[in-house]
Formats: sequence, structure tokens, C-alpha cells
Amino acid sequence: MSEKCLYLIDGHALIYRAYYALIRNPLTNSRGLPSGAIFGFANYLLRLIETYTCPYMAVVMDSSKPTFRHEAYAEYKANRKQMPDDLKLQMPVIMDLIKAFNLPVVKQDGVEADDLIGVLTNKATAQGFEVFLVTKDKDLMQLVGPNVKMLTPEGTGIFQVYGPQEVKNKLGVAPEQIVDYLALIGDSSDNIPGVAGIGPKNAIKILEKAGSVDQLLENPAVLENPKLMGKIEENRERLVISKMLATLKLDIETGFELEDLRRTDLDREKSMALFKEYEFSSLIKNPLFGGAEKLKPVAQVVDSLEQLKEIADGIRENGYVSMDIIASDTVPRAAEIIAITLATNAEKGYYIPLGHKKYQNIDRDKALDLLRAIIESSDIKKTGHNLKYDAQVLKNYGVGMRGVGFDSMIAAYLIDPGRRQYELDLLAPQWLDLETTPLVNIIGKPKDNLAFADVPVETVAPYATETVCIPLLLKEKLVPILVERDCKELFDDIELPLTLVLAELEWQGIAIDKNLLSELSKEYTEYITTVSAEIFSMAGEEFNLNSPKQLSEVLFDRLGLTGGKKTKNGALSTNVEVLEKLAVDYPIVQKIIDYREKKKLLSTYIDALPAQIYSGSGRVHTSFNQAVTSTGRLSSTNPNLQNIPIRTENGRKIRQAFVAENGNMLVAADYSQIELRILAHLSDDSFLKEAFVNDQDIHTQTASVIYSVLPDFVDSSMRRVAKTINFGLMYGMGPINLSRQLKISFGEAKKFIETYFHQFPTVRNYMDTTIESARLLGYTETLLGRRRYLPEISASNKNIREAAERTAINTPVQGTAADIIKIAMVGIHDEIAKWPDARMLLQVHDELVFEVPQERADEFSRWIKEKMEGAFSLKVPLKVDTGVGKHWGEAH
DNA sequence: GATTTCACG
DNA sequence: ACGTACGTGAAATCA
Repeated sequence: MSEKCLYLIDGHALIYRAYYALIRNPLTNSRGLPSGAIFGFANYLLRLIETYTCPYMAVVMDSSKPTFRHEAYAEYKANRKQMPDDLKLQMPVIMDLIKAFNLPVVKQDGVEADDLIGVLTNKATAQGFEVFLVTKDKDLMQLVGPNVKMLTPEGTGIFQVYGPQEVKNKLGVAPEQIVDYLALIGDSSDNIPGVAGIGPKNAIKILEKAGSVDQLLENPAVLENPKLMGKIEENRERLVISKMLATLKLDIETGFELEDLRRTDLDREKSMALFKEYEFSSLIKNPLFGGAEKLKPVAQVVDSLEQLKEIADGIRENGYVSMDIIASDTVPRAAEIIAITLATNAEKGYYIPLGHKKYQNIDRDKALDLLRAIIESSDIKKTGHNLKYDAQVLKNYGVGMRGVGFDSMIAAYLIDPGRRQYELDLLAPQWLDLETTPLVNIIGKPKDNLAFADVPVETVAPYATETVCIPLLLKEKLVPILVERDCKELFDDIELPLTLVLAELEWQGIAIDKNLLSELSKEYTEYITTVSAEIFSMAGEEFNLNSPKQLSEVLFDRLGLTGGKKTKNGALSTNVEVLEKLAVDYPIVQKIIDYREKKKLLSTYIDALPAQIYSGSGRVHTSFNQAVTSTGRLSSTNPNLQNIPIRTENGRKIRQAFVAENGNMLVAADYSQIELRILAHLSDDSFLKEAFVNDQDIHTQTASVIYSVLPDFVDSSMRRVAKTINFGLMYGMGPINLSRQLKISFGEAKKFIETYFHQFPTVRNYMDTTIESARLLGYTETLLGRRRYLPEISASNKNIREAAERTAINTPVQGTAADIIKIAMVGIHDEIAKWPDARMLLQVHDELVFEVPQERADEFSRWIKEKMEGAFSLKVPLKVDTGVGKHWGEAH
């Protein structure tokens, strides 16, 4: 690129663009500071600097004072909303970033960035410069010419170049006509009014005929279209104003000279410091900063049992080992071991090939026997990433892992439970400034259908070595953070042992009665065929009942039903709440509701579950994810066994298909009102505490207080109201939702809530204190110190702030319940061996399901009750209900 | 890939 | 005037 070349960066336009491009996946660093816009903007700047080496470069910012356009047209930019809070927070950092990059900033009081860009562009071209306008703003296309091009960000870090021809192709008008074009169609972001009824297509047509707005106003008749002509005549004044607003003001005096815009090299240290603070690992990797370091541990391939024995001795001496299993399948129960990698320090890993094709492997069984003592020792601590997987694969070979000392996935999750992913290739750059070898480089994309066993040992070994060395480095980095945050005990005593408990649950799986499901399937399939035929005949046409869009068209357009509600995207909703209201008057709607219920059960459970049975065990093995929820709960996938129907008659039938095998029974044990008990504890409310201490019905007691009647006089509807309030409370429910839930008026709902808080001031006080503390600290935490960061708690946008406040109230309650049941699970796991053949199978947030030999089922359930109730001491007792049955439905 | 709906605690 | 509870995962449609 030539010496005489200048970038003019439209600061605000690019910052906003960066902000909105990343808004769907809000980026924050581990302390919860928002950083999406900073990241996006930094990324843009880096791309510019590295791909186009222009020696002149400036960031042009808007004036903070009003400009002539505001004076000329009061509505100018009136549509502009105030800068969003989380963006406002980022602005000072963005200014620091620009400074760190040593980029000149151009800003002039009373002058808009657009105009300044125009003036500077003219100045530069007059001196023979080539100018690039870096912006998203269409207005500036009017400057494009032979030596002026526009660079528009497309996606993250890619720029589209617009010269005169590209402008013409994109918008259908030449750069010289942009002003007239915008004057006609208007621009909502700048609130340029334009002419109502004239959009891009009409504008192009008009400009083709008239040439310009001025000529058009002189002679509207050229349009030869009375309707269009009328519109123009009516809007003469608006057109003039619009054109004025859209036209850049180029007769501005500015003190900036081109030499002021010469870029000096960026300050690597400052930039680096900023990137680190905000954990922009991918930017740190940029070649401008020398690139990220690559971890280069030695990958030693173990080629004999003798050598393996020496390594095992070394590990015993060392006291801990990082390990990873390379296996044939991501589903652990179906996975065969291809290799094991071990490391005791981050410099070197041992790769033990056990199942590579076309390779002289080590005898797998002998190798496992050699390692068994290490893996099964609770004294030799295992480190790794997602050891739950490795533990299960080993279990396939009869090796039972014990003694987990560190798991980088779990550690990263505890530090920031809000993240989506905790993959090693994300954690390494984030916490260590290291780059990892992408898995794609080893086994290619899924379509390549390549397995580890097919890949040469020399290719896999370096990759596998990284996966054991990085967790060791992460341990050094993350453990001090956990210690500082006072959640090391939570990590060591609950989460790490839980990993092995979950491995066990998943590995065990649960038996499914296929025959029962296939009968249900027949029955329900028949039903939905009949109902859908009825629906079509009543509707007078066939359509796809599964398509909300088509259904809404049929109901609200063609059949003319009213009373619909809109979804958040403006479509008319067809959800069950809407349908139930309509069902009163329209029989067809009731049929649709019935169809929906059965169809849901059929496709999500009845037909899906049998397909999930693993042939090797004849059982269904879910995944309990330990690093997903922001509150500390587990989640369940493939299949989700935490949302098996129970609330409706039809749905409950599905529970009968979860069965104990011959000679066994299922024992289900669930914590009764655990969240309200936790609320009683946390709020220290004497009434709530007393109710639980005396084992009274909490909803009846609450009803008695809010209705001011003796408990004996509380009827079922009063209890129902109290129950809804009690539950809603923990989510921060307002009157609108209470009224909807109870189908009562807004006023009544409001009164109930007022009465409640009047009667339970301690609870209100607790909630206020919780929100206040979340605001001060930036996070809330559970009784066991599990943190959740809530940066939005200080937002000025009421909706956003209040949502964060509700989260601040709910998380300690929901999260503490999660902590407690995890403690119970770990405790039970440690002792369950004394019950021959008893196994823990499922966790459903406040419930545990076990499979136990029939003759000991009752005794076992008494033991479980005791273990679960004793898992943790609150100011009120914990209560557990148990049930025993041949199937899950019966065990309740 | 986003949207809508609905299953659970 | 407006929107409208916390935390999840799966299926189906549609662009």
C-alpha cells in the first residue's frame, strides 16, 4: 500500500457495530465486566493494522455538544436511544485501547464525526492521498470516489470494500446520488424523515428519472406517475430538510493537519495488559504481539510394559498425575480405549498406545493392570479435564477411579458458572495465553469420519500430551483463585468427588420398558391421527399442525378468532395459555390442545426414549452435566431425564416405563420443600422457621397468615393462592404474573403480595439485603460459597436491572438446594457399598432415584432418608419423602 | 441457526 | 403505556 494512504475510522459507528455484533453472546471477563464492544472494536483495529498497512490512521469521534443539525431540525437523531449501560461502561476502556494502539483521535466541539470525516477526506485527496472510510454508516458513501473507498465490517474482523461501482451495485445509486437517495427514503437511525411511502426501490426509480432531488423539486412531472408526484408535492419541505441533514457539511475549519494523523507503532505492553485484563486470549495470539506461546511439551510414546512400570513408580513417588484417555467414542459407555496419556509435569507427557490400528500397541489389559493401583488409589490424586468421561471409560474395563485432585472443567465453571463452554482450547488461551492444537487437525471434521485409532501415534501423541499438560498448568492458575474466593472447599469436598458420583450414575443407566412405550406409541399415534383429521375437517383445510406459524394463520386469519397474544417477535402466539382461553368458545381449539399434549409426549419421550437404549447394557445412559447451569444445578442431556412428565395423567404413564430390573425395586427420595426451607434459613424469618420446625403444611400456614384465619379454616383455594405466592416469591414474582397464574385480577394479586410482605417483613428485608449486597459485590453466592456474577444488577435499564435482581434472589435459594443434594450424593456414594447391589441412578434437582434388591428396598429407603436429611444442617430440619415401586411412577 | 412450544424442578 | 418469574433441554418448523 502506498505511503500516501489514510484510514478514517468512524469511532462511534464501529463501536456500536462491535457492540451489537456480539450482543447475542454477551462477553464478560471472569469478574463479570462487560467486554463485547471492547473486544469487537479491538478486533477491527487489529485487522486494519495487520491487513492494510496504511501509515495514516485516525479515529474520528462525535462531538459531545449539539451540532448545527440539531439546531436545524429538532427531531434530528431523536430516535437515538441513550447509549446502553453495558456499552457506556466499556467506553473508557475503548478510549484506553485507542491510546494503547497509539492512534490519533480526531474530535471537534459542535462537529459531527461524519462531517469531520468529510473534511479530512477532501483535505487528503487534495494532497493525492488514497482514503479509506472505516464505517458502517451509509451516509458516508457519498464521499466514495476514485480515491476514496469505504470499508464496512462484515462479521467479526472482515471488511467489505466499497468503491464507486460497489456502491452502485449495492444500493442501485452512484455515490454522488447518495444524499438524494437518503433524503427520499430517510434514515431511521439519524431520524432523517424522508418521504413516507418511498423506499429504496421507488427512490432508485425516481433518481433515474429526475437525476437529483433538486431537479425533482423543480419539475416533479418527470415522474409521470401521479401518485408519486403527489407524495413529492406533499413533502417538499421534508425533502429539503432531509437533504440538508443527509448532506455532509464540508466547509468546516479544522485545526487537524494530515501529519497529525500519522500513526505510530502500537504500545505492545499497554495493549497486552489491557487484553489480559479483559481476557482477550485470541487477540493476544495476534502476530502483532508475537503470537501466543505454544505449549511444547515433550510427547514420549511408551513402547514397553517395563517402561510403563517405571513411569508408574514415578507417579507413585510424585503423589499425583494428570491423565487423559483417548477413546473411540464420545459416549463413554460405548467407548474403547485407544490410548492413555499421563503427565506429572507440564513439560512432558507419556503416551501409552493401546488400541491404534496398524501399530505395535502395548497389551491393554496388562497396561491397565499396571495402572490400576494408581487410578484406584484415593491418595494418588488425579488431574484432568472432564475426568467424569475418563472414569466411565475406565469403568468399562473394570477400573474404578478414585481420588480426583483437580478437574480444569469444574474449576473454570466454579470461577464463572455463566459461560457456555469450558473446553480446554478455550481455557488455555483465556487463562494461560497458550494456544492448543485443534482437534480438527487430528481427526478432521465429523464428516471425515476419522477415529483416533486410524490416526498415527505420532500425530495423536502431541495432541494428547497437551490435554494432560494444560490441566496441570490450569491447576496452578485456578486453584489460587478458588482459594481467594473461599470456594476451595466447595471444589474439593463437593464438586470433585461428585464428578465420580456422576460417572457412576451415568454408567449405571436405567432400564426402560420398551413394550409399554410401544403400546403407548400405538395408542397415541392413533389418537393424534384421529384428532388431526377432526381438526382439519373443522378448519376446512389441511395444514401442518406442528407449525405454530401455519396454526396461527388458520386460527387467527382464516377462522377469524381473536384474543391472541403476541410472542416476543410479534407473531401471534398459539401457546397453551392462549389456546385454553379460546377453547372455552371453540371446540376446535380444545382438540388442538389435546393434539399438542399427545404429540409432545410421543415425539419427545415415547418414541425417543427407546432409541436411546444402549445395546451393550440394555439401559438408557443420560449425561449429567456438571458445568452448565449458572446456579449450580446439574443438567441432563441425551436424553434429558430431568424432565420426564409427571404433571398430567397422560404424561405420568411414561414414568411407568422407567423400571427396576428383575428382583429389584426403584427407590425415589425427594426433598420436601427444600427451597422454602432454605429461604426460611437464609431470611431467618421466625414464622417460616417455626412452620418447618413443627413440620406444618407451609402453604396452609402462609394462607392462614395472609387471610387472617386459623389454619383449620384455610380452604383449598386459599392454600392454592398461598402456594403460588410461596413459589413465586423465590423468583421475585410481581403482581402481573401472580394474577395470571391464579387467574385473578391485577389488583387482587397486588394486594396479596402486599399483605404477604406486610406479614413477613423479615423475608422482604432479606430480599432487599440480598439485592443490595449483590450490587455492592457484583455477585450473589450460595450458603456454600458458590458464586454467580451479576454485572447487570447495576444497569440503568429497569427491565435488565430488575431481571438481575430477581436472579440475585433466586440463585442463593436454588443454588443452595443444589449444593445440599450434591453433598448428599457424595455422602451416599461413599457408603452405598455396604448395600449389596444398590445403585444410585438419577438426580432430578431435589430427588434421587435408586435401584435396590427387592428384599432390602424398604430398609434402604429408610437409610437414604436419614442420609439425605442429615446431609446439611439448616436452622430448620430437612425433610425427605421416599417411595418404593417396580417403576418410577409407583415409587412416588 | 433462530424461533416457538412445552416437558421438568 | 408497557410487559409480564428462576433454572434447564428437546423437537419441530422455517429461513
